[in-house]
Amino acid sequence: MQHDKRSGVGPTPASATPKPRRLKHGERRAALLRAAKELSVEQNVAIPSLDAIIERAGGSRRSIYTEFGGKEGLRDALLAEISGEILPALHEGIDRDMDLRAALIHFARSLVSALMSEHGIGMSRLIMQDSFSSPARARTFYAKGPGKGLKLLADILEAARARGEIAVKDCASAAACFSGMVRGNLYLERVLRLRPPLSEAEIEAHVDTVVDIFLEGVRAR
Amino acid sequence: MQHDKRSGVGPTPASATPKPRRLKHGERRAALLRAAKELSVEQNVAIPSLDAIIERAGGSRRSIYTEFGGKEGLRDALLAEISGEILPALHEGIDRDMDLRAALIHFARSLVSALMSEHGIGMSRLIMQDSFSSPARARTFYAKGPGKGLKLLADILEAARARGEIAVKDCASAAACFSGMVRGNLYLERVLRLRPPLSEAEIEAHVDTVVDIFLEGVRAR
DNA sequence: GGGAATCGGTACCTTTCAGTACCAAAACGG
DNA sequence: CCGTTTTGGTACTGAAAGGTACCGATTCCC
Repeated sequence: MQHDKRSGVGPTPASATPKPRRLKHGERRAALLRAAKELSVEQNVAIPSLDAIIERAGGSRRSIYTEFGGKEGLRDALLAEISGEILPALHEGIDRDMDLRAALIHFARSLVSALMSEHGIGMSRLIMQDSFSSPARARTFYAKGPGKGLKLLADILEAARARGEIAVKDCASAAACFSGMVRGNLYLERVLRLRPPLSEAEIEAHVDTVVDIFLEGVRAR
Repeated sequence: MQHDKRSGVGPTPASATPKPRRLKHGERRAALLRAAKELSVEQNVAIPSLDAIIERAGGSRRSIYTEFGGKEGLRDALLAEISGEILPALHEGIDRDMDLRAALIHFARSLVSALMSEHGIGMSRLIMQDSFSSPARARTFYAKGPGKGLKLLADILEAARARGEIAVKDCASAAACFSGMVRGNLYLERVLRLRPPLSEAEIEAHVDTVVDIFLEGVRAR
């Protein structure tokens, strides 16, 4: 049990493994991040051990060190990676002049889909866990994601209020209420792993309920 | 550096420490739990290391082993302890026949106070973290806390609907929406440590906003 | 008051895991 | 085609933490 698979038996096995190809920087980096993402979901941890990541992604500890500068760097990169594929969905396809109900439905649907997905839950756990050890990371995350979405939603409500469609004291508070209602109880159930990901039908039903209640609640009278 | 403080220098120091009194089972157990609770807040971890707990509470590793049977037992006990002082507040002073608005205000106020407190945040982190390693614990927690509160709220809404005060399709869904709206965005900000605990005034303002929107949203027309 | 049971304290063992060093092999460049 | 650079693999090191054993002291009970 010395070591090595390649120089193992013959001088050049020539066909055993189809050559454990060596990857370029970018590829290795992507592979490591993907492995970390998958494992964090499978093992339900914020971030897996380096050994586990390497085992799946290939490469070596050296790869992680040169790519990310250590585990902290990997955390940052992983959070950025997951955020990057989840957060933008919250802000796309909405502008402040579209029909209010349509905008709310769109926003709610995007939020539920993104946040309740496996990756969304993993992202929550990751950012929650080191909100203390790295407050700056938490602040950055919030600003890029929830904070930005909330601001957009508040703008939409503001526009609707200007058109006389709704009557609320504070659009920012109302936006917070709406996003909270969208998360509702489902988010808790998902984080605690009490239920599987939502089906499309469940999402639709929930979104409808939420939007109906909210629109009636803030309607101008 | 052999060991011992007591038999250290003199045969009986007689006045150095006021005697490191020996505690009974119950006292030691309580001291350990209290130390664990405090440290989990201070260090912002789900559960501190045994060494840290012992250092503060006194006793020894043996105490933890005999009292709780190890770290897992301590986790259970700690969760039960925190839950026991937070969850009951959610169900007290409400019954299904009281005025709807008053009931909602009471419910919302209790929820915000309990959940956004330091201990509430700690509890969230604790239960979230091992929802995978111990699904049964998560289920038990949910049933005793959020699930029970949600059921109570649904009953209240059901009664109000029977009285013709509100018109909703599904009271359980509406209850989930309400509790979600109560958590709103504040819960996220608290968990991420982006803001300090809420003042009484902030709680009042938030509760008012939420109850107003919700009552209008579900009112019978 | 003396013996037995229990509790407190320390040391040790084991595991896990991040970080680092070092060696071997592959890709690259002249 | 050979040397340099980069990349992959393994092993070692040290720290952190949980579990366990053992010794001494205290308390309880007969």
